[in-house]
Amino acid sequence: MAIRNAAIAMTEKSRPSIREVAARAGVSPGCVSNVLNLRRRQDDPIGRAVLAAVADLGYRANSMAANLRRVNSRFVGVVLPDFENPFFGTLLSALERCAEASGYRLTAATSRDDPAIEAREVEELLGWRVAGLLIAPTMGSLPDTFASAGVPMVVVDRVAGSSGADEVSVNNEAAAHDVTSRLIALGHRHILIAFSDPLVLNMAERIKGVERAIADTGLPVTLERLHCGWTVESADQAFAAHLTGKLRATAMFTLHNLATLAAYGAVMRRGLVPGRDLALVSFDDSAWMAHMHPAVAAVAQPVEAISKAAWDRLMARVEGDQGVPQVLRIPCQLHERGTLTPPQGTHKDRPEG
Amino acid sequence: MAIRNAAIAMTEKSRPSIREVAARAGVSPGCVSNVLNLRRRQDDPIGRAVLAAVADLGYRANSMAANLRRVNSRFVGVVLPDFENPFFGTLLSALERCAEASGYRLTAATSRDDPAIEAREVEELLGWRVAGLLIAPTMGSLPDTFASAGVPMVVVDRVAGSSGADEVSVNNEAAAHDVTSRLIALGHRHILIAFSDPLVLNMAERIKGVERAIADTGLPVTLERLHCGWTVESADQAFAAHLTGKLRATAMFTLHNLATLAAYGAVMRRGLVPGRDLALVSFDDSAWMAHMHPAVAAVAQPVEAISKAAWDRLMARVEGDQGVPQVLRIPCQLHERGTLTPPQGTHKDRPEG
DNA sequence: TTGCAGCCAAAAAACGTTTTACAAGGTAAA
DNA sequence: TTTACCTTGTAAAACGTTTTTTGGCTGCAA
Repeated sequence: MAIRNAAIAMTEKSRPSIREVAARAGVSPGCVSNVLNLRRRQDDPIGRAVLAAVADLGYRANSMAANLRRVNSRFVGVVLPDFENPFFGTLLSALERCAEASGYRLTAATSRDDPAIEAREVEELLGWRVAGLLIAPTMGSLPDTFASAGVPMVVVDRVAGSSGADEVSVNNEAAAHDVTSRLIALGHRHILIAFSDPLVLNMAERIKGVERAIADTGLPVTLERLHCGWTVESADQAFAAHLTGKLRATAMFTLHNLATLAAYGAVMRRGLVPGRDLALVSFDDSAWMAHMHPAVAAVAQPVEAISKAAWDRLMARVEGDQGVPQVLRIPCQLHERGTLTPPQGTHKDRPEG
Repeated sequence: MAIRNAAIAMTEKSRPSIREVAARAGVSPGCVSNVLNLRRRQDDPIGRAVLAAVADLGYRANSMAANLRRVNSRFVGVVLPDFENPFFGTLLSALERCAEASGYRLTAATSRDDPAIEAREVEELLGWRVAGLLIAPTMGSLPDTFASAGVPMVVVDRVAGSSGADEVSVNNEAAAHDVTSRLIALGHRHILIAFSDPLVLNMAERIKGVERAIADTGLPVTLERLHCGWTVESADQAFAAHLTGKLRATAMFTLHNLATLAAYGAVMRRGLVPGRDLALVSFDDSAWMAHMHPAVAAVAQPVEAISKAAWDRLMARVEGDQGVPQVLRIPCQLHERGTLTPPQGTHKDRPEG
């Protein structure tokens, strides 16, 4: 619509190209490119003339053109299940800072935990000729998409199994083992774990950590399992159904943050206070947990460290690293807060089960 | 199928270009482009031949090249304060779905509430020749960036004042007025409001709504103001300092979600239960609020509606709408939950500070 | 003076599309 | 049959960079 030019005279003027900068500085376009990309010194007469022309004209390189011509683009794609979960939001923020520091631009997409959408998004991103791909895959989806990729790819947060790609995730099993050992040491002998889906390897590892900790102690600890799905609604229902009967567990270990939310509400609705009437520990910290009273103890996933490790790995691949796929496990940190308590009712009002 | 395996084995095998597709289908590159962009029918011999060649070769258009050549790109930029706040995460998710439905791609950046970073990000996005810009501006920053833009721009969520750009935000004043009226009608005569920064127009409107509601009733209502900053830490400190003295307010109206979090924790640490010992209403709903017991009443900002309105506005501008800037106000929804209660035990069981 | 590197900027090619210009063929009206 | 118009596909130009090639110049050694 050329009408726009007439309507908004001043602003709509198309931005100057590198040719105009070159003309004004009295040099060739290639020379301008070299100055701006630091392939030529900026502090001599020609360099200064170029920079002056750039400033005068308000020039900014067209990144589309630059990335089209460049051998390897400076654009990377991120595919996450969703942005509403603050964990992924924080991850995206951290990755953005990494990208910025390396001179890359990020484009993010959500898979909504649907392998079909995920595959479509990956294809779409490949169409943008991304230099690399960071992905938190939905279960079982990676091998396919990876095979067709041909571009560096790093799996973040979720354990993808034998995918052949680099992986950066947290040490789920060790963290769960640690928490469980602590609970047992505090005197708990009946523990309830709540998880989303045991088929997701992430969850499987956490469950395994719990089981191994119990086995390691050799004590008679009863483990109760509550499968509570992916959404907070399904978790609500699971807890509501489960808590109708007699509550035998003295400690709850919720293996993801939505389960924690559901557990907290369900427990309080039953008139119990986490940290007073039973212990509660969450895998995956959230802002609200630190602000309850008592505050909810939680295993924090070090998002910053995860992002940095994933980004470094991707950059290494982008720069040509052909080594075997690496699996990096970042240790978690347990925030010991008010709800990490010994069993309280044991002597008084809670008959041993 | 794969002619290109002969190249360097381990590294990148470049994807087929439109020329190769054209050659295989026995037509010209321009014709392929026309078929793929629906400027030519796909269900005749030539169309089918092109689609077959595309499928055989696994061709996917290079979006960089396409957007370089295209008169108007299909790429839009989003600038938000952060992604860690679930409100913005949800907003981004919703916008992504809008973009997908319109055949656009989104690239998101965070300003971290810093006008300098914001300006830099906007410039960067202009370098990508985005078709439009969606932005939740930091305070007072918009006029500058907008002046230099020359590309359609829609302000989301935050009220930017007389910026000259389209705006989509919620009806802050009406919602705050409504909540306050309800509290007064319930019998409250001493209300505490907590807000981040009265200079941010969003906050100013909410405060104004509260004040107007009080004035409208004509009753002697005491309004206490607590300025608690942008972070949850600063809000914590503000509440901690404020709650050392005697608590006179019977109702708290927290004007953004971090203030609510701080308020909830501070109140409970003092041994009070929101909804039993005092009323609590939050502007800005969060997942955790619905799961407390009693659940925290909150004004929900309809993210879906905001996103849709903002996207539609942007698309209208992109397609050439030259009308005067519009300001769209989306109504909020009050979730009446357990903490929206009349004043109780006003002077009975309230411990002194 | 010649010859050979080494440097540096100009010129030209390339990236992979979309768009424009043009020519060929077909159809309808004169 | 001719003219004008419409359709359709090819050829070529264009988008704005980066990269490669070319060629002029300088300095140094022979």
